[in-house]
Amino acid sequence: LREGGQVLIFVNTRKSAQTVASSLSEKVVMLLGEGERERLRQVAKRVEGALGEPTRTCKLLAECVRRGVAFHHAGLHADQRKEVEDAFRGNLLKVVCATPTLAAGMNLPARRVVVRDYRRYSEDFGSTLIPVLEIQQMMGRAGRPKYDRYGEAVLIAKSEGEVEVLMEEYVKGEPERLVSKLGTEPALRTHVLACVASGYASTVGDVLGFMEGTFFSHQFEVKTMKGVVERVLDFLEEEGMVRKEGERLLATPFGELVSRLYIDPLSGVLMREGLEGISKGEPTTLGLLHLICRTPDMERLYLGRGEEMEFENLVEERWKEFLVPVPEDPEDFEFFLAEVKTARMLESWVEEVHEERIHEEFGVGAGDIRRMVETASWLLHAAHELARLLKVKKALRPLRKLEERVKYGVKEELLELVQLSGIGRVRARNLWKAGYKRLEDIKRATVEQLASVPTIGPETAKSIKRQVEGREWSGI
DNA sequence: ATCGATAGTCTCTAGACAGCATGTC
DNA sequence: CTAGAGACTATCGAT
Repeated sequence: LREGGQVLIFVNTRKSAQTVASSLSEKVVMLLGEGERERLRQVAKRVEGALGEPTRTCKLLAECVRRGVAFHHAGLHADQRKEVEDAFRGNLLKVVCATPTLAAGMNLPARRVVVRDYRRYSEDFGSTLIPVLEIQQMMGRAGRPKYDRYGEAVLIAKSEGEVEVLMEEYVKGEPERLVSKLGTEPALRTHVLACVASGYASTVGDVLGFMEGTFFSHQFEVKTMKGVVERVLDFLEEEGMVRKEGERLLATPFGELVSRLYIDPLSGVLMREGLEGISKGEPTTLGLLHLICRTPDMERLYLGRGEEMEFENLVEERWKEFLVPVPEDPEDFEFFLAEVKTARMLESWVEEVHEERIHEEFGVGAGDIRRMVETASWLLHAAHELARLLKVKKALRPLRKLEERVKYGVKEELLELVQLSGIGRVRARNLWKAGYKRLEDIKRATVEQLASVPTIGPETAKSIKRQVEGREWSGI
């Protein structure tokens, strides 16, 4: 750092990224000039205000940034990530401590890279060695073309004895071969169905023929795959996505739709099961959200040990809302609770709970919320299409509305206002509070009146005024 | 009764792709 | 392919 270089540190958890950044910042701050401090204060201010009210994470990040250090992981708000990346590129931040977010894809080099961890926890296997490919990818961030004559990467051994092993394995060692994932059932379900639905394959032989042209068959004998492909086809036939006419394979309308929506066929099956389970009355928000939270395409929140009771109580109170029976088996029930927690988080989002509150209550970062919201709206779209095909009429409007509500994070009453471009959950609520509840109300208002609403400036006022001319709200 | 040092126990853990049609605050 | 950090708790002795 004293020579004007920068350091990128890779660690294996978000928490570590934050702790290391925070403790290093106490040293780094002493190397900063007054000009830099001033500019960093500005970055820190933007980082702190990325959400409305700053969360603990926002405050910690801002504090680090003021001292020339930052942490970076996928839980951060997109704006915060960008601020950190830009300030590091501009040589304003001296140290960035990151999870593997920065290793691949993004171009963010530093003169020196420190790889602190070479193990990472995985749910299936516990603590495992990070692949050579990935460690080398991190080390490959060392050295900025055009700025540095060289780069340095440091891989830290926890003891003297490990030094040689790490050197052989990670520094001199070859990265692992890339391995095709097509051989797994979830992948095969999707692609075998696509083969048939797209009309590419009309017999089992065609499907196997397709497999022969893939990277998978380049690595493994397709023969080993034959059994699995047949099992997958059986599954698809059983679930009514593919039917056989003698030797011929045909996709059913259900199968074609599932394939076009690009959801896991298993998600399609689960959605159908839930939709068909709708008995009397319209499905509720929680019921529909839980339905998509059950699918393998949705990421689920971690259910903490101390949270079980809370969600058990919730299930007891609102069991009528779920579109599938509450599982009896204790292990299945655990999974169910995690699905419910995830659904509850999304429900808070559409009830306009502030992001910082969701962050505190559910233990998800702002970045996580946006990512999950994105996925949820995609799956609600898919569920809506399926409900239309399956003629589950009672679910159509609720799904359509919920998809829009999830996209914007608003209660139903604001759906009309968020149709305007430039108006999201915050501005829509401010307009509503100021008495502008419908497009009609905006039509009647003057630009000056609109501009006096908090978070609405003269430009936005003009823009929405222009938009409402000649526009009618036809409802959802 | 209170404090606090210490050892033992429990809890938790990276990232990101897809539909569709355009842009948040 | 199964670790390590940090929070939490029980225990015990000193005051």
